[in-house]
Amino acid sequence: DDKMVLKSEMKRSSGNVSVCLHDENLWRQFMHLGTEMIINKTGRRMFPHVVLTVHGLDPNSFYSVFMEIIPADNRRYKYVHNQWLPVGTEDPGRVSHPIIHPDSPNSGAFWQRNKISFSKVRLTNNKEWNVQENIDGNILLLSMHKYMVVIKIKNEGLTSNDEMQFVFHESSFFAVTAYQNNQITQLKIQNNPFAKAFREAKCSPSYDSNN
Amino acid sequence: DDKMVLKSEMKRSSGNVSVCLHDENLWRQFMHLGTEMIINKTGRRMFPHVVLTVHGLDPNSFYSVFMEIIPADNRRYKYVHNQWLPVGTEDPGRVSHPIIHPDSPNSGAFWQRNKISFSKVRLTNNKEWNVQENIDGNILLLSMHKYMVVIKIKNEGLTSNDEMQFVFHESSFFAVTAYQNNQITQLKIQNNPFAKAFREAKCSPSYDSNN
DNA sequence: GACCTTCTCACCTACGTGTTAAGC
DNA sequence: TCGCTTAACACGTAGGTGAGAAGG
Repeated sequence: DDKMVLKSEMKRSSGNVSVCLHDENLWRQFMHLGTEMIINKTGRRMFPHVVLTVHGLDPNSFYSVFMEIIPADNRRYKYVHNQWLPVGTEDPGRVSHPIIHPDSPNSGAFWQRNKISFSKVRLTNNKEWNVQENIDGNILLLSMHKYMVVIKIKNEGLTSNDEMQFVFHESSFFAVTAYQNNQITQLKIQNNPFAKAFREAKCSPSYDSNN
Repeated sequence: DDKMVLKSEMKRSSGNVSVCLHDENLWRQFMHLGTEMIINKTGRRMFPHVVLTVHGLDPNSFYSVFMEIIPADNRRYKYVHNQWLPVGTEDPGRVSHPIIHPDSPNSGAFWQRNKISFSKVRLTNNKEWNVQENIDGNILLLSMHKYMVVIKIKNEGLTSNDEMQFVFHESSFFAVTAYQNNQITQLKIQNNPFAKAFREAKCSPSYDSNN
């Protein structure tokens, strides 16, 4: 079977093909605390962003690249006593569709020459907007459930029909409507330029200390 | 021959295929005054924008869409006494390359379903940047020369190899490094949201008059 | 009350404008 | 001087943040 799932590092490989998730250290910091991603009505971008580098494709073949947010397990979670605890099984209506990268389809040479960014994808809990989910790039998630990022690369050749799949366990996160763990909030503020507004107000322990 | 050039209205046709340039009235207003487009080192966007609607394509065939800025004539110009006057022939090094629309290639159905926008294309006089011109969407022009917009639609079918070409004479403009005709400046300010900063300061004849 | 969601807000980033003064 | 170009600038548009109050 030419469908493969490998799980070990930030760099995933399938045959000759490898996919590398950018900002590896940042992803790990978040994972270590239990990453949370905000979901809301209009859709919220992910942070850290999903940005990839690919190697090992045939430069002359054509591929489409997809991102999918899949369930990390079938549990529902609560955040109590500074911990995420599973409470029962997942809620019904948990569906996922892959998002096709807007540059698809394109040559292996193209995908390897450029960074592949899914940073504009938005996570939402709005079922209405999700009708055209895979068109406008919104992904419907359930709050208080755990997810992870999967990248799929499909060979669009007329004869071949293989699809490679790359699972990033370090990308696992809890979908939330408001941050639960304050350490996650602070890590977002420290690293996301758009959250700069809150950097000095909250995080300098002493205003006049060295740097 | 399946290569056609038709010149008459904002809506161009080639066989069954027609291309319509949006903001027709605005384009005409600018043309009437002698449109000017700023070019600079980092690249400046065009205003009005080049946005198109297409009809008459085969929904199931695949096409690539291109924009090209071609010389409107082979003269060099001066702006004197509130008029554009040709002075000698064009400077050397006047090359033009088509910009491929980033959604290319795509189905006729796709192109007809969506607006086709080239609004992010940047005009520049920087020869350094232009090395990758058709990749990053910068177009190299010579200042004080006259240009016009051409749209090309290429059928990417394996057997067919036809390319349709649509010339928009109403889009003709002078490339400049600074506006020459103050009426053009004012028309830009009045219609481009990004120039709103200058709307009240310059254009109300009397600050305390009605409205 | 406890838990989770929704909405508005101030405050940022990012970048598209013409203006203006200086450069050549 | 004159004609044209360059660079810094103020001031908009557009949109991404978490905070915090209000809602369910």
